[in-house]
Amino acid sequence: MARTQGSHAGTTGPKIRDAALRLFARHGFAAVSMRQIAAEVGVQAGALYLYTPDKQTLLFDLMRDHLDELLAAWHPSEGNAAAQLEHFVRHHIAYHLDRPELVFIAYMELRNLSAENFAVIEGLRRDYEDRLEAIVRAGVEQGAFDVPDTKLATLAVISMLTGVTTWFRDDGRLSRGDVEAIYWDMVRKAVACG
Amino acid sequence: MARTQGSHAGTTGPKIRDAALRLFARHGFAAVSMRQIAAEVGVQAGALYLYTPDKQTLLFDLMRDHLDELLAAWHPSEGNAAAQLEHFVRHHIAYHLDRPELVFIAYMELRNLSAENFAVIEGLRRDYEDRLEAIVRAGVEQGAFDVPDTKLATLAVISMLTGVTTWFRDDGRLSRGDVEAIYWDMVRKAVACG
DNA sequence: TCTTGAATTGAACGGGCGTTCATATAAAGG
DNA sequence: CCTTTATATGAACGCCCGTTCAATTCAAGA
Repeated sequence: MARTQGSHAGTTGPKIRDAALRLFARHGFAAVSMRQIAAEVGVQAGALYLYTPDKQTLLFDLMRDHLDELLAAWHPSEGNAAAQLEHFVRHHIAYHLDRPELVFIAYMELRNLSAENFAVIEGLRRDYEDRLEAIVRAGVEQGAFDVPDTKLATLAVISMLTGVTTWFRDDGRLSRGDVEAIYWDMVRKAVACG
Repeated sequence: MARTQGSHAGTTGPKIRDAALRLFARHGFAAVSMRQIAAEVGVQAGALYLYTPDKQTLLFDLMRDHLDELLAAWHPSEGNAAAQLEHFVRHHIAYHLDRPELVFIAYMELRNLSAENFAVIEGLRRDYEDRLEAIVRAGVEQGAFDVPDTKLATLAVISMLTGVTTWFRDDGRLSRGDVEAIYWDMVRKAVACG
């Protein structure tokens, strides 16, 4: 049986993922070595291979789990299209500001994935975009919104919202709530009629 | 004197920059070796050092020249705030769609710059953002626009516009002109009064 | 034709890379 | 207490890295 007391069993795995997340986000996947990750965890490089088959899978697992959790964390709200869109906007900002490193990695390290792994991640991202597009399209059909193209409106809103993670600081001029409100105001107007 | 006929004089430098641009954009700065760049140019790795002091300067020069040209290429237009904003939106999209690799690098490889080089690039980017913010602020002061925060509106618009380079394809559903018009419509509404 | 010197080669430098594996350690189960 | 087995070590594998530099090539100027 696995050791469960007085040993590192059950803790090394998560520590490796945490260290990899932090280092990949700061320096980039290609610039970080397995030895650096191991040093951060306090272990030798060989030990990493008890927890991941190789370096790329370590990256892929971080991305996939991030997107899985993102999809699992969001549930469509009750209410009209505007209320649903506001919920999406606020949730997207709040969720991403809590995980800036995962967001960074999931958007920047796609090219370091194999073709199969890339396809998986792209599929999950598409699922997420589709949820937003469904809200936008419903709003348009109900006459609540008016956008020139629902697909482009979706991509534009997601780009806009995700950009927040590149500049937001908790000790900055605006609180998270302020930023949510400001972005919701701009999104609301961008998809409004007229 | 430099050889000007029957030799590669005057052509190797640009070829190195072209190859570096293409490879950095495709695989990332850290994942590309000087030997790969040299092979793409048809030269040995040592020859690269006749044209750049080191690998990072090669990256920095690409970024700095890109932003210098971006700043030099845009001139404020005549007309009211809305006309100036439309000009900015269309110019940003058109200019960036012509240089997707430079855009990608300038946004993704910042962490591979030394502190001094990073400061230079950040300064140039700030200059560019300031030009958009000046338009937005003028529009607000004239009563043509109404945004909750001019700085955030600026960042939101730039994120939104730059995102186009990640998905646009020339053989896709929409032409560049279509995309410009659609994004201008959304930006126009996002900053509009009401 | 000969000299000059910019352009380029190719080998070398020290070091780090991802990954493997025989071996050691130590907690859990009997 | 003794066996089992998950956990971890540390050395080794072959390979590639950024960069340097003495030697070579060859077009241009005299």
